[in-house]
Amino acid sequence: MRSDRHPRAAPVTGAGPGSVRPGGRTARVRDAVREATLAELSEHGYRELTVEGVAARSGVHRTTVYRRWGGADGLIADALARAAAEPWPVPDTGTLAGDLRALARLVLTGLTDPAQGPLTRAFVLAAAHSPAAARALHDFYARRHEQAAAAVERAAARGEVPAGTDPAEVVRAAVAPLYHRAFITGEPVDEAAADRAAAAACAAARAGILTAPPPQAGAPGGAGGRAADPPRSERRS
Amino acid sequence: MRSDRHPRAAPVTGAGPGSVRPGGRTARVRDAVREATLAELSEHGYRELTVEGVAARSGVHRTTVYRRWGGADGLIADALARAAAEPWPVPDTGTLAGDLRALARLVLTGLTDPAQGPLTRAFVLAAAHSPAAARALHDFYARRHEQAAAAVERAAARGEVPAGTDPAEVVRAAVAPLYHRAFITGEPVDEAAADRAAAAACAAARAGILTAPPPQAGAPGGAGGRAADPPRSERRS
DNA sequence: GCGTTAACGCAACGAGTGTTGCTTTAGGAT
DNA sequence: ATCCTAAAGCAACACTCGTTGCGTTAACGC
Repeated sequence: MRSDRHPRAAPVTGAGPGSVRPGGRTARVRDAVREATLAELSEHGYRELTVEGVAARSGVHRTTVYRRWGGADGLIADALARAAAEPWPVPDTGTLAGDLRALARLVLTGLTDPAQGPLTRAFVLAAAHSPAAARALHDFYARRHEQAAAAVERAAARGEVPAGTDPAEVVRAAVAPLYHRAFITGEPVDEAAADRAAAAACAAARAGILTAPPPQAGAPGGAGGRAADPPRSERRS
Repeated sequence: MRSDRHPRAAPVTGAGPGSVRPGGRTARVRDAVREATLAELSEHGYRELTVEGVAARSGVHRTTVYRRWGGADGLIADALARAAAEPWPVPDTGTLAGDLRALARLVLTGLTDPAQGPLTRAFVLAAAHSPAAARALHDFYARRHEQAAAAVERAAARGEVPAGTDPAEVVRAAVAPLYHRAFITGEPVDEAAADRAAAAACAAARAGILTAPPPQAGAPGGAGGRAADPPRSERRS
């Protein structure tokens, strides 16, 4: 057990700019902790991210970290929320194939880069553990898919893919195999894999497979929708 | 920290049939612990899987579990190895599209079924934590892809897909979006998603995108291959 | 400047996890 | 039936994590 049973939810977690006393020391502490969190995460990964370690590195007392962030998961959720705010350099190469390939390589970098890889990994693991991190990660990818959708929409405008193609679905198809390799099967994640996934997504989109699901007309045999996902793991207490 | 720094690696972990003293009590203890592990995993998930819980449920002493399995991760690795040994009912519907759809629905069930879902989830999380579990999960999916490859090979024999199509890659494309939804973005995993992923994989395979990578002819700009994957997380000690 | 009070630092506690040395049990061989 | 020894049980320990009550610091308003 890492940070279960927290009686009082961390106040505002991030102690954002709307806080009661945003000035001087508070801000200094917040920045120090945030920086230390990223550093620890990059160096040791999620498993070894400990409140004590972050506190020691940042020069802030353990208690303060627990009170403001509520534990290790809160630290990661905060880091994730900040990461989601940063814009994503969605490529524009002129063709859907080119855009998807560049997109897949962007993801590839995010998974294999010595600096970003551990962070990505840590975020995913944290999401599987804490509902707060899960929400943050969901929002993070929602924003990214939203930005990447532009590439598909351009392709649709050019007539490269049929109207009604679901941008998010295309993006997912292009990047999912990479995550699958990295997190599920533990297979190598390399440029060849990225390029093939992008090309496959492009072909499927072109074939008109990746259209938006019918808005209301429920799929006959379909389950009611989500089955066991967003509130990731449950607690007993 | 869950089960780090184990001075001596657990002897043979599973105490397989080749053990020194496979008879009576030892076997009884092993089965009781294994059963308890699966039950605890299904009920509480990976996060709440504690050696103490398994010991209590199985009626075996904590110390015994620690000595034979080395901790919670070892329990999961053992469970995974056993799961990998079980055959997978790969469908044979007569068409690649049908086979892939059935395959994707199989995976869908594995992710959303109240009994299997928590197990799948637990396995993936464990793999991200412990190298032993990572290896076990890798082998698990290697076996499954191996079995599923038959469906693609049948399709190739029928001429549905070009020769040289990589079966594992087709299977991956068909199921990856589901895992992606479940573990990465936290989006709903339903039959519509499964069917679309299968159809997309089928279309890509038909288009000749998912061919086996050139055996030796290194992809020019390609990285040396694997980058930061199989030995999942490192320890400091 | 000066007072108020939110936020931080400190020390100690409680709980749970993993470890270790020793004793006891029972499988397998003589 | 008896002995030998691998494996399981037992008790106590050490360590880390998260929590709590209280004293101290320093932003912010006047």
